[in-house]
Amino acid sequence: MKPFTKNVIQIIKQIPEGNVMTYGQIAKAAGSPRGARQVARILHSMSQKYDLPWHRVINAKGQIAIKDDEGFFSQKLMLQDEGVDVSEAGKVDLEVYLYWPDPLFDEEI
DNA sequence: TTAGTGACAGGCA
DNA sequence: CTGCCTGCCACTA
Repeated sequence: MKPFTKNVIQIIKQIPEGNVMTYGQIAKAAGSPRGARQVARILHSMSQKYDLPWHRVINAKGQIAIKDDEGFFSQKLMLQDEGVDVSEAGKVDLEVYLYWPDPLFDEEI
């Protein structure tokens, strides 16, 4: 397994309940700043085998980026079940629920 | 090998 | 805030 894939899996498993992360964030943290799409691919293919909280991963616009209606609804439902406020269109307030693993970010605000 | 595709991101209208 | 366009990179036909 590639180190990037391994890192992505590790990072996603660290997202606390009630929080979310964006694909770009994860890609950057995993060592590939331009690999957002690969993160999405990994989620799609590995989530079922590695028991990953894939529903806590959304796009940079704060919206559920799933095209399949069934998957879209599932993600929305699971997030709401964790206490995350999700709008009708599947939009999440990143200012409130975004999980930032780097502590330096807080000091720069 | 080239072309098309996608659970993305960032810039711009 | 939303929609469209371009850049990205791995995978598939």
